[in-house]
Amino acid sequence: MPKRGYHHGNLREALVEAALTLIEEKGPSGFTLSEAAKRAGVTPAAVYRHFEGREDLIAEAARQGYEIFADLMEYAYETGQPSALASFEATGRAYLAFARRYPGHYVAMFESGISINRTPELAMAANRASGVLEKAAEQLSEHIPPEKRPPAAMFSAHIWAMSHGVVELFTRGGAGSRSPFSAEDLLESGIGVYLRGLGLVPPDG
Amino acid sequence: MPKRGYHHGNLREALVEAALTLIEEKGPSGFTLSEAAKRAGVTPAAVYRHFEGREDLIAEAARQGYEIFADLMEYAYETGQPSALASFEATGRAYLAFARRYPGHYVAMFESGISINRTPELAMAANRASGVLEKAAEQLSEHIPPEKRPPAAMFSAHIWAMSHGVVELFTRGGAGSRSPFSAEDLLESGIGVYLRGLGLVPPDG
DNA sequence: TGTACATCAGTGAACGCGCGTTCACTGATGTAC
DNA sequence: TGTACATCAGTGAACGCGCGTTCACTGATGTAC
Repeated sequence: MPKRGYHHGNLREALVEAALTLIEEKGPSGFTLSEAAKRAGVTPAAVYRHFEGREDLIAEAARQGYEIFADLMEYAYETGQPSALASFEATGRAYLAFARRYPGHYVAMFESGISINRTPELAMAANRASGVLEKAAEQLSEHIPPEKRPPAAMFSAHIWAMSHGVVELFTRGGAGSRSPFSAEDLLESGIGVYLRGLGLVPPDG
Repeated sequence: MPKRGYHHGNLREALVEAALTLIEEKGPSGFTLSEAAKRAGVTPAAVYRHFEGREDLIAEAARQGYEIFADLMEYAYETGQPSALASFEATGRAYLAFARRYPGHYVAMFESGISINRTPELAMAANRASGVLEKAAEQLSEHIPPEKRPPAAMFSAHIWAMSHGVVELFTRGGAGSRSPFSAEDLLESGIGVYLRGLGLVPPDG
Protein backbone atom coordinates (compact mmCIF):
# COMPACT_ATOMS: atom_id res chain seq x y z
CA MET A 1 0.00 0.00 0.00
CA PRO A 2 2.09 2.95 -1.25
CA LYS A 3 1.90 6.28 0.43
CA ARG A 4 0.24 8.76 -1.84
CA GLY A 5 1.15 12.27 -0.78
CA TYR A 6 -0.39 14.01 2.10
CA HIS A 7 -3.14 11.48 2.65
CA HIS A 8 -1.99 7.97 3.26
CA GLY A 9 -4.99 6.09 1.95
CA ASN A 10 -5.01 3.12 4.29
CA LEU A 11 -3.13 4.20 7.35
CA ARG A 12 -5.13 2.15 9.82
CA GLU A 13 -4.13 -1.14 8.27
CA ALA A 14 -0.59 0.07 7.62
CA LEU A 15 -0.22 0.83 11.32
CA VAL A 16 -1.48 -2.58 12.35
CA GLU A 17 0.96 -4.22 9.97
CA ALA A 18 3.84 -2.11 11.24
CA ALA A 19 2.88 -2.98 14.81
CA LEU A 20 2.83 -6.69 13.99
CA THR A 21 6.25 -6.55 12.37
CA LEU A 22 7.67 -4.67 15.32
CA ILE A 23 6.17 -7.07 17.85
CA GLU A 24 7.56 -9.99 15.90
CA GLU A 25 11.02 -8.42 15.71
CA LYS A 26 11.40 -7.00 19.18
CA GLY A 27 8.80 -8.60 21.38
CA PRO A 28 5.72 -6.99 22.86
CA SER A 29 7.64 -4.52 25.01
CA GLY A 30 9.92 -3.52 22.15
CA PHE A 31 6.92 -2.23 20.26
CA THR A 32 6.39 1.51 20.44
CA LEU A 33 3.69 3.64 18.92
CA SER A 34 6.26 6.12 17.63
CA GLU A 35 8.27 3.47 15.82
CA ALA A 36 5.14 1.95 14.29
CA ALA A 37 4.12 5.40 13.00
CA LYS A 38 7.59 5.95 11.58
CA ARG A 39 7.48 2.66 9.72
CA ALA A 40 4.11 3.54 8.27
CA GLY A 41 5.70 6.77 7.03
CA VAL A 42 3.73 9.02 9.29
CA THR A 43 3.98 11.27 12.35
CA PRO A 44 3.18 9.69 15.74
CA ALA A 45 0.29 12.12 16.14
CA ALA A 46 -1.39 10.70 13.05
CA VAL A 47 -1.96 7.43 14.89
CA TYR A 48 -4.57 9.17 17.04
CA ARG A 49 -6.82 9.65 14.02
CA HIS A 50 -7.30 5.89 13.98
CA PHE A 51 -6.65 4.55 17.45
CA GLU A 52 -7.17 5.74 20.98
CA GLY A 53 -3.55 5.06 21.81
CA ARG A 54 -0.85 2.46 22.06
CA GLU A 55 -2.90 -0.19 23.87
CA ASP A 56 -5.76 0.17 21.46
CA LEU A 57 -3.44 -0.54 18.55
CA ILE A 58 -2.15 -3.72 20.18
CA ALA A 59 -5.71 -4.79 20.91
CA GLU A 60 -6.62 -4.44 17.25
CA ALA A 61 -3.59 -6.48 16.23
CA ALA A 62 -4.60 -9.19 18.70
CA ARG A 63 -8.21 -9.11 17.47
CA GLN A 64 -7.16 -9.65 13.89
CA GLY A 65 -4.99 -12.50 15.15
CA TYR A 66 -7.91 -14.21 16.85
CA GLU A 67 -9.99 -13.87 13.69
CA ILE A 68 -7.32 -15.50 11.54
CA PHE A 69 -6.73 -18.09 14.26
CA ALA A 70 -10.41 -18.98 14.48
CA ASP A 71 -10.63 -19.25 10.70
CA LEU A 72 -7.64 -21.60 10.56
CA MET A 73 -8.98 -23.75 13.37
CA GLU A 74 -12.41 -23.88 11.76
CA TYR A 75 -10.89 -24.89 8.44
CA ALA A 76 -8.70 -27.54 10.07
CA TYR A 77 -11.70 -28.89 11.92
CA GLU A 78 -13.72 -29.22 8.74
CA THR A 79 -10.82 -30.86 6.94
CA GLY A 80 -10.88 -33.67 9.48
CA GLN A 81 -14.60 -34.28 9.25
CA PRO A 82 -16.48 -36.59 9.45
CA SER A 83 -13.84 -38.19 11.71
CA ALA A 84 -13.95 -36.70 15.19
CA LEU A 85 -10.44 -37.89 15.84
CA ALA A 86 -8.98 -36.42 12.68
CA SER A 87 -10.72 -33.12 13.37
CA PHE A 88 -9.31 -32.95 16.86
CA GLU A 89 -5.78 -33.74 15.75
CA ALA A 90 -6.00 -31.22 12.93
CA THR A 91 -7.00 -28.37 15.24
CA GLY A 92 -4.01 -29.17 17.46
CA ARG A 93 -1.68 -28.99 14.50
CA ALA A 94 -3.34 -25.79 13.32
CA TYR A 95 -2.37 -24.14 16.58
CA LEU A 96 1.32 -24.64 15.94
CA ALA A 97 0.99 -23.75 12.26
CA PHE A 98 -0.65 -20.49 13.24
CA ALA A 99 2.12 -19.62 15.67
CA ARG A 100 4.69 -20.26 12.96
CA ARG A 101 2.96 -18.37 10.21
CA TYR A 102 1.72 -15.38 12.20
CA PRO A 103 4.30 -14.81 14.93
CA GLY A 104 3.41 -11.13 15.38
CA HIS A 105 -0.25 -11.97 15.87
CA TYR A 106 0.62 -14.82 18.19
CA VAL A 107 2.71 -12.64 20.44
CA ALA A 108 0.11 -9.87 20.43
CA MET A 109 -2.53 -12.41 21.47
CA PHE A 110 -0.68 -14.41 24.08
CA GLU A 111 2.37 -12.52 25.26
CA SER A 112 1.52 -8.85 25.11
CA GLY A 113 -0.34 -8.90 28.41
CA ILE A 114 -3.42 -7.49 26.71
CA SER A 115 -6.66 -8.45 28.41
CA ILE A 116 -9.09 -10.42 26.32
CA ASN A 117 -11.86 -8.27 27.69
CA ARG A 118 -10.31 -5.00 26.65
CA THR A 119 -12.81 -4.51 23.86
CA PRO A 120 -16.01 -6.45 23.05
CA GLU A 121 -14.69 -7.18 19.56
CA LEU A 122 -11.55 -8.75 20.97
CA ALA A 123 -13.53 -10.85 23.44
CA MET A 124 -15.85 -12.07 20.68
CA ALA A 125 -13.01 -13.07 18.40
CA ALA A 126 -11.27 -14.92 21.22
CA ASN A 127 -14.46 -16.74 22.15
CA ARG A 128 -15.02 -17.84 18.60
CA ALA A 129 -11.52 -19.35 18.50
CA SER A 130 -11.81 -21.31 21.72
CA GLY A 131 -15.30 -22.39 20.66
CA VAL A 132 -13.88 -24.34 17.75
CA LEU A 133 -11.51 -26.32 19.95
CA GLU A 134 -14.28 -27.00 22.43
CA LYS A 135 -16.61 -28.19 19.70
CA ALA A 136 -13.95 -30.61 18.45
CA ALA A 137 -13.44 -31.90 21.99
CA GLU A 138 -17.18 -32.25 22.57
CA GLN A 139 -17.59 -34.32 19.46
CA LEU A 140 -14.59 -36.46 20.27
CA SER A 141 -15.84 -37.10 23.77
CA GLU A 142 -18.86 -38.96 22.39
CA HIS A 143 -16.52 -41.72 21.35
CA ILE A 144 -15.48 -42.38 24.91
CA PRO A 145 -17.61 -44.68 27.08
CA PRO A 146 -19.74 -42.38 29.27
CA GLU A 147 -18.65 -43.86 32.60
CA LYS A 148 -14.97 -43.03 32.01
CA ARG A 149 -15.48 -39.92 29.97
CA PRO A 150 -13.70 -36.82 31.25
CA PRO A 151 -15.36 -33.47 30.62
CA ALA A 152 -14.76 -32.25 27.08
CA ALA A 153 -13.61 -28.86 28.32
CA MET A 154 -10.88 -30.68 30.18
CA PHE A 155 -9.17 -32.35 27.33
CA SER A 156 -9.57 -29.38 25.06
CA ALA A 157 -7.66 -27.55 27.80
CA HIS A 158 -5.00 -30.26 27.85
CA ILE A 159 -4.40 -30.04 24.14
CA TRP A 160 -4.39 -26.28 24.26
CA ALA A 161 -1.86 -26.30 27.09
CA MET A 162 0.43 -28.79 25.38
CA SER A 163 0.28 -26.85 22.11
CA HIS A 164 0.97 -23.57 23.83
CA GLY A 165 3.81 -25.04 25.84
CA VAL A 166 5.43 -26.51 22.75
CA VAL A 167 5.23 -23.16 20.98
CA GLU A 168 6.68 -21.22 23.91
CA LEU A 169 9.47 -23.60 24.75
CA PHE A 170 10.43 -25.21 21.46
CA THR A 171 10.04 -22.57 18.80
CA ARG A 172 11.86 -19.25 18.42
CA GLY A 173 14.99 -20.26 20.30
CA GLY A 174 13.26 -20.45 23.66
CA ALA A 175 14.36 -22.23 26.81
CA GLY A 176 14.07 -25.74 25.38
CA SER A 177 15.10 -25.05 21.82
CA ARG A 178 18.25 -27.13 22.06
CA SER A 179 15.93 -30.12 21.89
CA PRO A 180 16.81 -32.58 19.12
CA PHE A 181 13.16 -32.70 18.06
CA SER A 182 11.21 -30.19 16.01
CA ALA A 183 8.23 -28.51 17.60
CA GLU A 184 6.01 -30.22 15.03
CA ASP A 185 7.31 -33.68 15.92
CA LEU A 186 6.96 -32.99 19.60
CA LEU A 187 3.39 -31.81 19.33
CA GLU A 188 2.39 -34.59 16.94
CA SER A 189 3.81 -37.31 19.16
CA GLY A 190 2.58 -35.68 22.35
CA ILE A 191 -0.98 -35.50 21.11
CA GLY A 192 -0.65 -39.07 19.85
CA VAL A 193 0.35 -40.40 23.27
CA TYR A 194 -2.37 -38.33 24.92
CA LEU A 195 -5.12 -39.65 22.64
CA ARG A 196 -3.91 -43.18 23.21
CA GLY A 197 -4.30 -42.49 26.90
CA LEU A 198 -7.91 -41.55 26.27
CA GLY A 199 -8.40 -44.90 24.57
CA LEU A 200 -9.22 -43.28 21.26
CA VAL A 201 -6.30 -44.63 19.32
CA PRO A 202 -5.05 -48.24 19.19
CA PRO A 203 -2.19 -48.89 21.67
CA ASP A 204 0.15 -49.55 18.75
CA GLY A 205 0.52 -46.85 16.14
CA MET B 1 17.03 -6.75 56.18
CA PRO B 2 16.74 -3.26 57.69
CA LYS B 3 18.64 -0.37 56.24
CA ARG B 4 21.30 0.73 58.66
CA GLY B 5 22.34 4.26 57.90
CA TYR B 6 24.59 5.16 55.07
CA HIS B 7 25.64 1.62 54.32
CA HIS B 8 22.88 -0.77 53.51
CA GLY B 9 24.41 -4.01 54.64
CA ASN B 10 22.96 -6.41 52.12
CA LEU B 11 21.99 -4.32 49.16
CA ARG B 12 22.68 -6.94 46.53
CA GLU B 13 20.08 -9.33 47.89
CA ALA B 14 17.66 -6.50 48.66
CA LEU B 15 17.84 -5.43 45.03
CA VAL B 16 17.17 -8.92 43.76
CA GLU B 17 14.18 -9.18 46.05
CA ALA B 18 12.84 -5.81 44.96
CA ALA B 19 13.28 -6.83 41.34
CA LEU B 20 11.37 -10.07 41.93
CA THR B 21 8.50 -8.26 43.60
CA LEU B 22 8.32 -5.74 40.78
CA ILE B 23 8.41 -8.41 38.08
CA GLU B 24 5.67 -10.28 39.88
CA GLU B 25 3.53 -7.16 40.20
CA LYS B 26 4.02 -5.52 36.83
CA GLY B 27 5.43 -8.11 34.50
CA PRO B 28 8.93 -8.28 33.07
CA SER B 29 8.65 -5.03 31.11
CA GLY B 30 7.16 -3.17 34.07
CA PHE B 31 10.34 -3.76 35.99
CA THR B 32 12.76 -0.83 36.05
CA LEU B 33 16.14 -0.53 37.66
CA SER B 34 15.20 2.84 39.15
CA GLU B 35 12.08 1.53 40.82
CA ALA B 36 13.92 -1.48 42.21
CA ALA B 37 16.55 0.84 43.69
CA LYS B 38 13.84 3.03 45.18
CA ARG B 39 12.18 0.06 46.85
CA ALA B 40 15.48 -1.02 48.30
CA GLY B 41 15.77 2.48 49.75
CA VAL B 42 18.69 3.49 47.61
CA THR B 43 19.69 5.74 44.71
CA PRO B 44 19.63 4.18 41.20
CA ALA B 45 23.37 4.77 40.92
CA ALA B 46 24.00 2.49 43.90
CA VAL B 47 22.84 -0.46 41.84
CA TYR B 48 26.00 -0.21 39.78
CA ARG B 49 28.11 -1.15 42.79
CA HIS B 50 26.57 -4.62 42.60
CA PHE B 51 25.38 -5.22 39.05
CA GLU B 52 26.54 -4.27 35.59
CA GLY B 53 23.11 -2.91 34.79
CA ARG B 54 19.47 -3.69 34.40
CA GLU B 55 19.87 -6.91 32.40
CA ASP B 56 22.44 -8.25 34.78
CA LEU B 57 20.04 -7.82 37.67
CA ILE B 58 17.32 -9.75 35.86
CA ALA B 59 19.81 -12.47 35.01
CA GLU B 60 20.70 -12.87 38.67
CA ALA B 61 17.02 -13.09 39.60
CA ALA B 62 16.54 -15.78 36.96
CA ARG B 63 19.62 -17.66 38.11
CA GLN B 64 18.36 -17.80 41.68
CA GLY B 65 15.05 -19.01 40.28
CA TYR B 66 16.70 -21.90 38.45
CA GLU B 67 18.58 -22.89 41.58
CA ILE B 68 15.40 -23.03 43.65
CA PHE B 69 13.60 -24.73 40.81
CA ALA B 70 16.27 -27.41 40.47
CA ASP B 71 16.25 -27.99 44.23
CA LEU B 72 12.48 -28.41 44.27
CA MET B 73 12.54 -30.80 41.32
CA GLU B 74 15.35 -32.78 42.86
CA TYR B 75 13.47 -33.04 46.12
CA ALA B 76 10.25 -34.05 44.36
CA TYR B 77 12.12 -36.66 42.39
CA GLU B 78 13.60 -38.19 45.49
CA THR B 79 10.26 -38.19 47.25
CA GLY B 80 8.87 -40.42 44.51
CA GLN B 81 11.73 -42.92 44.66
CA PRO B 82 12.10 -45.84 44.28
CA SER B 83 9.07 -45.71 41.97
CA ALA B 84 10.01 -44.27 38.58
CA LEU B 85 6.41 -43.39 37.93
CA ALA B 86 5.89 -41.59 41.21
CA SER B 87 9.11 -39.65 40.69
CA PHE B 88 8.07 -38.56 37.25
CA GLU B 89 4.63 -37.46 38.36
CA ALA B 90 6.09 -35.60 41.31
CA THR B 91 8.46 -33.56 39.18
CA GLY B 92 5.54 -32.53 36.96
CA ARG B 93 3.59 -31.35 39.98
CA ALA B 94 6.65 -29.56 41.32
CA TYR B 95 6.75 -27.45 38.18
CA LEU B 96 3.34 -25.97 38.86
CA ALA B 97 4.02 -25.62 42.56
CA PHE B 98 7.15 -23.66 41.78
CA ALA B 99 5.28 -21.30 39.43
CA ARG B 100 2.72 -20.66 42.16
CA ARG B 101 5.12 -20.13 45.00
CA TYR B 102 7.78 -18.13 43.16
CA PRO B 103 5.92 -16.14 40.52
CA GLY B 104 8.61 -13.46 40.26
CA HIS B 105 11.31 -16.04 39.67
CA TYR B 106 9.12 -17.89 37.21
CA VAL B 107 8.51 -14.78 35.12
CA ALA B 108 12.18 -13.78 35.25
CA MET B 109 13.12 -17.25 34.01
CA PHE B 110 10.54 -17.84 31.32
CA GLU B 111 8.96 -14.57 30.30
CA SER B 112 11.60 -11.90 30.67
CA GLY B 113 13.22 -12.69 27.34
CA ILE B 114 16.55 -13.23 29.07
CA SER B 115 18.84 -15.63 27.27
CA ILE B 116 19.87 -18.70 29.20
CA ASN B 117 23.39 -18.22 27.92
CA ARG B 118 23.76 -14.68 29.16
CA THR B 119 26.07 -15.77 31.95
CA PRO B 120 27.76 -19.13 32.59
CA GLU B 121 26.20 -19.27 36.06
CA LEU B 122 22.71 -18.87 34.59
CA ALA B 123 23.35 -21.53 31.97
CA MET B 124 24.65 -23.96 34.59
CA ALA B 125 21.67 -23.49 36.87
CA ALA B 126 19.27 -23.98 33.96
CA ASN B 127 21.05 -27.14 32.88
CA ARG B 128 20.89 -28.59 36.34
CA ALA B 129 17.12 -28.04 36.39
CA SER B 130 16.40 -29.67 33.06
CA GLY B 131 18.78 -32.47 34.00
CA VAL B 132 16.49 -33.56 36.82
CA LEU B 133 13.48 -33.87 34.53
CA GLU B 134 15.53 -35.75 31.96
CA LYS B 135 16.83 -38.14 34.60
CA ALA B 136 13.29 -38.88 35.71
CA ALA B 137 12.23 -39.49 32.11
CA GLU B 138 15.22 -41.71 31.45
CA GLN B 139 14.44 -43.88 34.42
CA LEU B 140 10.79 -44.08 33.53
CA SER B 141 11.57 -45.05 29.98
CA GLU B 142 13.15 -48.29 31.14
CA HIS B 143 9.69 -49.48 32.08
CA ILE B 144 8.51 -49.26 28.49
CA PRO B 145 9.13 -52.20 26.17
CA PRO B 146 12.18 -51.25 24.08
CA GLU B 147 10.54 -51.71 20.68
CA LYS B 148 7.86 -49.13 21.42
CA ARG B 149 9.90 -46.87 23.62
CA PRO B 150 10.03 -43.23 22.57
CA PRO B 151 13.19 -41.28 23.39
CA ALA B 152 13.25 -40.16 27.00
CA ALA B 153 14.07 -36.59 25.99
CA MET B 154 10.82 -36.62 24.07
CA PHE B 155 8.45 -37.32 26.86
CA SER B 156 10.31 -35.14 29.28
CA ALA B 157 9.68 -32.41 26.69
CA HIS B 158 5.98 -33.33 26.53
CA ILE B 159 5.53 -33.05 30.26
CA TRP B 160 7.50 -29.85 30.37
CA ALA B 161 5.36 -28.37 27.57
CA MET B 162 2.09 -29.40 29.17
CA SER B 163 3.17 -28.02 32.54
CA HIS B 164 4.33 -24.76 31.04
CA GLY B 165 1.17 -24.40 28.98
CA VAL B 166 -1.03 -25.00 32.02
CA VAL B 167 0.86 -22.36 33.98
CA GLU B 168 0.71 -19.79 31.21
CA LEU B 169 -2.92 -20.29 30.28
CA PHE B 170 -4.63 -21.35 33.47
CA THR B 171 -2.95 -19.47 36.28
CA ARG B 172 -2.75 -15.74 36.88
CA GLY B 173 -5.94 -14.85 35.01
CA GLY B 174 -4.50 -15.74 31.62
CA ALA B 175 -6.30 -16.46 28.37
CA GLY B 176 -7.95 -19.67 29.54
CA SER B 177 -8.52 -18.79 33.15
CA ARG B 178 -12.29 -18.88 32.88
CA SER B 179 -11.89 -22.63 32.81
CA PRO B 180 -13.95 -24.44 35.47
CA PHE B 181 -10.91 -26.51 36.45
CA SER B 182 -8.00 -25.52 38.61
CA ALA B 183 -4.55 -25.55 37.08
CA GLU B 184 -3.61 -28.31 39.51
CA ASP B 185 -6.51 -30.52 38.42
CA LEU B 186 -5.77 -29.88 34.79
CA LEU B 187 -2.12 -30.78 35.07
CA GLU B 188 -2.77 -33.80 37.27
CA SER B 189 -5.36 -35.24 34.91
CA GLY B 190 -3.39 -34.29 31.80
CA ILE B 191 -0.28 -36.08 32.99
CA GLY B 192 -2.46 -39.01 34.01
CA VAL B 193 -3.95 -39.40 30.55
CA TYR B 194 -0.53 -38.98 28.99
CA LEU B 195 1.09 -41.68 31.13
CA ARG B 196 -1.77 -44.01 30.37
CA GLY B 197 -1.02 -43.38 26.71
CA LEU B 198 2.54 -44.53 27.34
CA GLY B 199 1.17 -47.75 28.80
CA LEU B 200 2.65 -47.00 32.20
CA VAL B 201 -0.58 -46.76 34.09
CA PRO B 202 -3.51 -49.17 34.02
CA PRO B 203 -6.26 -48.10 31.54
CA ASP B 204 -8.63 -47.58 34.45
CA GLY B 205 -7.57 -45.20 37.17
C1' DT C 1 42.59 2.17 73.95
C1' DG C 2 43.13 5.94 70.66
C1' DT C 3 44.29 7.85 66.26
C1' DA C 4 45.36 8.06 61.17
C1' DC C 5 44.17 6.38 57.17
C1' DA C 6 42.60 3.36 53.24
C1' DT C 7 38.62 1.40 51.42
C1' DC C 8 34.57 1.48 49.10
C1' DA C 9 29.30 1.62 49.38
C1' DG C 10 26.07 4.95 48.52
C1' DT C 11 24.94 10.08 47.14
C1' DG C 12 22.98 13.52 44.24
C1' DA C 13 23.17 16.04 40.28
C1' DA C 14 23.37 15.72 35.58
C1' DC C 15 23.12 13.68 30.79
C1' DG C 16 20.71 12.49 26.53
C1' DC C 17 17.02 9.71 25.00
C1' DG C 18 12.73 8.12 23.28
C1' DC C 19 8.41 7.64 24.92
C1' DG C 20 3.02 8.66 24.65
C1' DT C 21 0.16 12.31 24.12
C1' DT C 22 -1.80 17.29 23.08
C1' DC C 23 -2.64 21.02 20.16
C1' DA C 24 -3.39 24.50 16.74
C1' DC C 25 -2.44 24.16 12.09
C1' DT C 26 -2.49 22.95 6.98
C1' DG C 27 -3.40 21.12 2.83
C1' DA C 28 -5.55 17.28 0.03
C1' DT C 29 -9.99 15.43 -1.14
C1' DG C 30 -14.58 15.28 -2.51
C1' DT C 31 -19.08 17.36 -2.88
C1' DA C 32 -22.74 21.03 -3.82
C1' DC C 33 -24.03 24.27 -6.87
C1' DT D 1 -17.06 21.87 -16.58
C1' DG D 2 -15.60 25.12 -13.09
C1' DT D 3 -15.62 27.15 -8.55
C1' DA D 4 -16.48 27.61 -3.46
C1' DC D 5 -16.41 25.35 0.42
C1' DA D 6 -16.67 21.74 4.18
C1' DT D 7 -14.36 17.88 5.83
C1' DC D 8 -10.87 15.69 8.06
C1' DA D 9 -6.30 13.07 7.66
C1' DG D 10 -1.82 14.16 8.64
C1' DT D 11 1.80 17.81 10.33
C1' DG D 12 5.22 19.56 13.37
C1' DA D 13 6.31 21.55 17.47
C1' DA D 14 5.95 21.06 22.15
C1' DC D 15 5.05 18.91 26.81
C1' DG D 16 6.38 16.36 30.91
C1' DC D 17 8.06 11.97 32.20
C1' DG D 18 10.88 8.27 33.72
C1' DC D 19 14.33 5.72 31.98
C1' DG D 20 19.46 3.77 32.25
C1' DT D 21 23.78 5.35 32.94
C1' DT D 22 28.02 8.51 34.29
C1' DC D 23 30.60 11.08 37.43
C1' DA D 24 32.98 13.47 41.05
C1' DC D 25 31.87 13.37 45.70
C1' DT D 26 31.19 12.00 50.71
C1' DG D 27 30.93 9.72 54.73
C1' DA D 28 30.71 5.21 57.29
C1' DT D 29 33.47 1.22 58.27
C1' DG D 30 37.30 -1.36 59.60
C1' DT D 31 42.18 -1.99 60.03
C1' DA D 32 47.22 -0.83 61.17
C1' DC D 33 49.91 1.08 64.36
